[in-house]
Amino acid sequence: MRSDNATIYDIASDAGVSIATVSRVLRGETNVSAVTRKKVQDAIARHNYRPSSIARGLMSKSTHSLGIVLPKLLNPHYAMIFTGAYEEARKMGYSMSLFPWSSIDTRAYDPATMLVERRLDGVIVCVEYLSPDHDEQVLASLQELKHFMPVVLIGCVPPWYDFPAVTNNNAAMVREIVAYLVSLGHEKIAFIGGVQEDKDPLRRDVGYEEGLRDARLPYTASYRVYGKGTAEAGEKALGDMLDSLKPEYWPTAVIALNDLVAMGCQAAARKRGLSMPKQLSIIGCDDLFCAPYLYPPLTSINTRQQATGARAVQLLISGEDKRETVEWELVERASCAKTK
Amino acid sequence: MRSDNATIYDIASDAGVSIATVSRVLRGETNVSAVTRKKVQDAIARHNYRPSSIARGLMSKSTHSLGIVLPKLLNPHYAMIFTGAYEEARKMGYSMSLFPWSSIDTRAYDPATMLVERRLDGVIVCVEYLSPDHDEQVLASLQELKHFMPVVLIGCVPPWYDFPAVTNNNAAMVREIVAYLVSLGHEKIAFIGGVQEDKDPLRRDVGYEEGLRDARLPYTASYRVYGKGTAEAGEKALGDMLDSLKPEYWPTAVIALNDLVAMGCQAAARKRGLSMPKQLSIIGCDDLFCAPYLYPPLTSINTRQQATGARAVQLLISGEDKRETVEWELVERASCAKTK
DNA sequence: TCAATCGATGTTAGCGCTTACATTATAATC
DNA sequence: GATTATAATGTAAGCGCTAACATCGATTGA
Repeated sequence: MRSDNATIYDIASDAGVSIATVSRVLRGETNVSAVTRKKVQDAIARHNYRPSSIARGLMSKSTHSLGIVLPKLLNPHYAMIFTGAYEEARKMGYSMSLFPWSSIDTRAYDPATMLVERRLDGVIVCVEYLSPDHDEQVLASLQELKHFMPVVLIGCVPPWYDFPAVTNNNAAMVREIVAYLVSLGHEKIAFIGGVQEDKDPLRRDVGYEEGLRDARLPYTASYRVYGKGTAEAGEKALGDMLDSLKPEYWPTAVIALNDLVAMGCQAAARKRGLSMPKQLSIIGCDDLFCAPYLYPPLTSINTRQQATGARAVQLLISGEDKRETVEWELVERASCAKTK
Repeated sequence: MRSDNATIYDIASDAGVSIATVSRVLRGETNVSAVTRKKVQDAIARHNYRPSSIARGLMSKSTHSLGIVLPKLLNPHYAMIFTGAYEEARKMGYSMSLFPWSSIDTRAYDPATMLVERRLDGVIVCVEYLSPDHDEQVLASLQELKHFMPVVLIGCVPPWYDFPAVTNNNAAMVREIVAYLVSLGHEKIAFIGGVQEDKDPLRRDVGYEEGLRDARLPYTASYRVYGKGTAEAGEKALGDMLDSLKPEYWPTAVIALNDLVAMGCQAAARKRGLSMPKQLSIIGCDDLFCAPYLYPPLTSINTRQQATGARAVQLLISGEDKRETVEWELVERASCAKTK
């Protein structure tokens, strides 16, 4: 009953048939007589035999495995995307390997190499805007990768990236957030964003400006800050803003790039004695698992990350070359309140 | 400059050498003349050639890829273990695939199958105690898996699991936590634990009882509850405890199985108007990224999960059949305070 | 009764590499 | 200059499968 690392030849000779017949029952072909099938299955069980997907892949040109590249798994946002993608892949009979972005990004190791050498059937890449330099470099890597295998993108993908993608319309989303805060009576609304860039019309920054315009609210430079998207960065960003402004100019609401940043903002506000949500409303984005447990429980945007991951896998496998936008949902909790 | 899916034969004929020579430069062998090496490298660059790890693996019997099986990535605890393991594997020249536990656990799919068919060079399994039934089933699966490839375990591994492992001595850890709380003056200390079980002497429950005994504190059944280890479960567990006890019997400190449970406990306490840490101290375990941003910032135990993952990879690759225990560190924040 | 048909099984040539071994070119030894 | 050691390169046999094709009875129809 234990494994002896049998090959298809061992099974064939043990069952008294040819390897082709063993291969047939392995792949579930129907043109094998019941009695032969039984003999083969018994031999397989006796040897605890498992066909090698390596040998299989060599011949069939398909590994039935996909890859997903993402910045870092420690950010639950990406863990959710991965989980959605993984489950979907599994349902479709594919396995899925994970490649943290850092490893694709180091120049010491050509980006495509690890993916290509493993002959994956396709790859999903979660893109993240870091800097203009970096952007061009990433785009070039992606183009190259596309020569080898189908690629589907996830995230805030600029329109000029010519790839199938599952994206968020971040601009529209933040625009809606501004409208929501305005409806609560806020007029001094700050925005703690990500890396500064000017090209992509879907980015969150754009939505912030549009939202203010919609509400005929002035744009105030000191209410807008760029950052790295981490909790530490959020804490520093809002802290600096508050410290540099007289209290009467303090914003009454802040829109955080994501929940991590929002967490940092809560810490900064608390450290300065602001009571929340009374004196300061904060809204995050991504609706991480910890959002309901923060204090005050964080109002956030659920961006359906698992569905996003799953849909990307579907596009990858079906080969549809299209770009889809996923819906989002405002999840109201206690961190945003009416002014006065 | 673009990929044409070249094989080693294409490179060989393009460079005017034999495939053996190409293979030699590919693998960095030294006994190739400089001029030949150059010719081959040029041909490789011209075709954008990447050797197939599939074909390579078939011959060399090693895929240079490892697997890691864990319950769920959405829990940042496991994301950290994965990250540590992944980075270490990469350093050692291995790739690493992730297998969420659920997929190895379903009977529809034989646990070993996916790992074995892919001919991984080894696998790390994060074990989690779920129930006596489940425990036996898991152990059986692991034994079987061990016939096919080296296995290293991570987590709270009972001593009778005969596997190399990187473990926490949870009993000692919780014992220290109790001592810490006692040193702050606490006498009514609750414990929101995981699934009930009796066999493993390293489990956290044991440490709780030992800690109380060390401090000559009585053991009170109503202060101890079992649960699922999620935030929701934690909220319900502490909520029920508080609701069923007269306020004068309320614990002044609670030890949560992990930070998720601790988050839930904070919510339950807050909902009942307890001020923290004044009226209730809470200590978690795992020191998740959000611990500093909870309110009050959560005192927790850093269990060095990344180091754990990395060490497991080292054991796996070196083949050392030993069991190691990792150190932990108490990270004091504001959620635990002196009584009075 | 014989050819045509068909279901069940076997034979064999790869898939793209690695590696043991054979071969040749070059240098070193007497 | 013949012999031998040494470095550089080539040849060919697999690794464990898949799949196209071949084979071989057993039916079937005329």
